[in-house]
Amino acid sequence: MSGSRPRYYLTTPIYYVNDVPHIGHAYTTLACDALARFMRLDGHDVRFLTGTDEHGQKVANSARAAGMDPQAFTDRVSQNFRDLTDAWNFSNDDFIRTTEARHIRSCQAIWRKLVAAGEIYLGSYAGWYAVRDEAFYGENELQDGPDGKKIAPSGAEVEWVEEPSYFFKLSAWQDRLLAFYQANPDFILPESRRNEVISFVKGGLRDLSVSRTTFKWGVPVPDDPDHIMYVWLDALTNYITAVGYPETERESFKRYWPADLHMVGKDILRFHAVYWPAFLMGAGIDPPHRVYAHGWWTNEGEKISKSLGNVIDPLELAAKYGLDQVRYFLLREVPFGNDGDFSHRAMVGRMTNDLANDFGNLAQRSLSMIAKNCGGRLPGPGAPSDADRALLDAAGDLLARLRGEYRVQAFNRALEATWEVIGAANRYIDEQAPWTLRKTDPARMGAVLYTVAEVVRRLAILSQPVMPGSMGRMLDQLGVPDDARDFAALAVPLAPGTTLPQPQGVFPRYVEPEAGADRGPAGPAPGRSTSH
RNA sequence: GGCGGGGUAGCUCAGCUGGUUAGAGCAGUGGAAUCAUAAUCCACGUGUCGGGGGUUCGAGUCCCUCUCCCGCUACCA
Repeated sequence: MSGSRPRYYLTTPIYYVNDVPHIGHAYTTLACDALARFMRLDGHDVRFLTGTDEHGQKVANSARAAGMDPQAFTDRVSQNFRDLTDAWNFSNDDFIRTTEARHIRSCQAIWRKLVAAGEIYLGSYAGWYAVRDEAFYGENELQDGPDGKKIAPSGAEVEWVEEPSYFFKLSAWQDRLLAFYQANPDFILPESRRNEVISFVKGGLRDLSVSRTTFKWGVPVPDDPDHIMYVWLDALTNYITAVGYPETERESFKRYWPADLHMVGKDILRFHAVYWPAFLMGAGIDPPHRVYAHGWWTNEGEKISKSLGNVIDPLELAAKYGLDQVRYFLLREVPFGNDGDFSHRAMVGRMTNDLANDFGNLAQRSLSMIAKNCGGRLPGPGAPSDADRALLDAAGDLLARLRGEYRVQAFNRALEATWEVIGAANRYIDEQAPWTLRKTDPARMGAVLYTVAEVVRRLAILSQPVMPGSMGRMLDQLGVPDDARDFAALAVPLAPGTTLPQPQGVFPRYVEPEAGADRGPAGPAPGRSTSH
């Protein structure tokens, strides 16, 4: 049954557990969730993966600081991300953790493949290392200290160290990667990011250190227990682990790989667009179809950072404005791919204008008239007039339009297109003036109200990917059964005569808290300490 | 420094391969309507399209130059 449906496999990055979930995590997963829901409603066999990245020295250190063993520690912090998944109504089909047995097995398998292919060799990694920062620095980042020592930007003293390390022969992949980008122009989106990646690769590639010996919290390198696999090879491999690697003959692997989309933040584009396809091709595995690098959010125009103390908590955000309102805002406010600014003013503007006034009120005004003037039963359409047909056609054409936009992750444009139809429906009501028809031509009034209800039905079905909860409630009020809410059901109009429940507003306006009771992530900052 | 992308109405931005009076949303002003969450609908912009020069019958849209902003320029994830 699922065999005949087109498949769609998409992933979020796995989130590093040494951090609590913030708006950036929520945003990435939200974009995937909307896309996953759209594809499911459109008849695709969707596989939507998210998860947590749990290895690395920082995690080991944090665990030690918390007096826990690393596994117990990651068990706990990984849960924060699962909680976000529930709180934001994300519909992922799987949640992978890099500490799971399936993943460790998968990493070691791809490692062996790369070794067998001659893509990995043992060398030594040398560089300026700051013990205090537990990090390497480039020569150009260093400054001369007082006694001839080199000093890192952080002020820490660095020393020249060498450690044995396995390397991936990335340097050999320059031409093949460039050819791959050329042959697959949509592999990296947005286009500006693609240019950056190509420019980077054209500048030449160096071999990549892919193992470490200085700490132990990672996937052991096969046949060399002194080494663990280093971050990116470990982390990126999750995308194939989750569909069954190394069992490449397994149904799930054959069905879902190569992935249709890796959604990532712009900060980790290179790893996904350069290293990952090279790793995969080196191991004889097809690279994914697309990597999309989205932008970042600022808070009230300010860069978000822990030190500024203006980190936005996704749970607080949803509690303050409503989950679907926030989901809508994030996907509507900026052209997807660009950076965006989260401001209270803009959020409330979208809530009020787009959701409460345009869409919510459209449903409410039409459903109220049906409740009051049609005995709470859906009237019949009658013979459609030109105006009826024009509006129904606009709503009917919307699916094709949205497919085009979702296909390229243009969520904002998809929503703009949806709101064009909402605007047309509001104009239609004003022009048809059913409140006048009530006295002069009740049958025509019924036809008008039916037409609006049918258009609202289509709008609600098509808006489910972004606002699943609210649209579910709107469809409830239209008497649409649960099994008639996918895109195939768009072609089956509302049944006249259906008894409808009492209408209730779906999108309340934002009410400012009483003065003095103000709180929340986007509120004015309390006095900031000036101590330094 | 190198490569790339930008500077268009108060704000956020559309404007593809050059061609009718440069557009949208928000904000603002006026009006209509009153079904609806005081929501909706209609009307209203004298914008040096960053500055200057050039190509062209014609440039926001091409070329040169100046200026300002942003991104990338590898092993913290």
